[in-house]
Amino acid sequence: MTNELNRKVGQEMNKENIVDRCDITCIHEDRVKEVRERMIDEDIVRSLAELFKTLGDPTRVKLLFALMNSELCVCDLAAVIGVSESAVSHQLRVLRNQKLVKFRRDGKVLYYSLADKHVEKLFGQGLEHVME
Amino acid sequence: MTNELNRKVGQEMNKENIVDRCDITCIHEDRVKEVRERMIDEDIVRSLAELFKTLGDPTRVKLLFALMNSELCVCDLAAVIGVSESAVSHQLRVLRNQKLVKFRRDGKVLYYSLADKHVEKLFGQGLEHVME
DNA sequence: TGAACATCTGAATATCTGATCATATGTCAA
DNA sequence: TTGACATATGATCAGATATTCAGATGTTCA
Repeated sequence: MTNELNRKVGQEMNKENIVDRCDITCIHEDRVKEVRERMIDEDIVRSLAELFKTLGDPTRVKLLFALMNSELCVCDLAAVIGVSESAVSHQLRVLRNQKLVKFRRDGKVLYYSLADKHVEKLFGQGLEHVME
Repeated sequence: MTNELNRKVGQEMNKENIVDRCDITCIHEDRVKEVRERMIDEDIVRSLAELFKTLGDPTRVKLLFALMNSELCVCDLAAVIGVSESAVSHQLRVLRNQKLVKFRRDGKVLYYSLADKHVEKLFGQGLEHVME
């Protein structure tokens, strides 16, 4: 079932993070208990959500997609996707914080590129879902 | 490079969607032009961003993760992740709109489950990035 | 050094989003 | 049909977010 994921999450699952709310009546107590024990750790949930949220903006999607072809500097990126350089810079910081892009400096120009191959894989998976 | 993605995007790329902004000075005109021509279509960008945005919320991540183990009804889900049933219902609608979950009715109880295997793959990819 | 340039940053603003509450819908069972 | 129950929905509001503008860094080159 979710063996693949469970392997990745491993020991980090944690059932304590979810507060007991006595006012909620569930129908299948046994199943709820079991699912709750397998529940992913709160920190991982947060990281995962933040990653996806970062990918969840048209400007950033375009930035990342543009960087799949070649490394580009800030003003090039601005020209490619048609927004101000300031806006690009702001969004690049967001992408940097999530370690989705990296950059190298050449003189006064910063060349941005994808940090790793994860983005392409994520986009690939996302497109598969979107396009069917 | 991005052959894999380009195959998927196919003919749907579109360079017209991005407005020409004459006030932006780019450094590498040739490269900008090329990247721009390969640029992903605006509609696909939007769909992709919306998909990721949907995945970019802790509550929804928990809902989807919970559903990886077994199908669950609304009140079970509420109990599992510790939020109100109303909140769960609202978020399930968001997930439904993105075709990430489906449901079947059994009497007055609605059993939700994952719509397909994409979520697990996306989570797997996301976790790979987050956990390194 | 100082002007020119590429990029970054902070504040302000308009928009969006998620949780909550109250209420509505729809189903079952008596 | 009526009441009980599971779920859905609409309005509201506080908090988050993206863009813009103005100004600050930091780098190059004369």
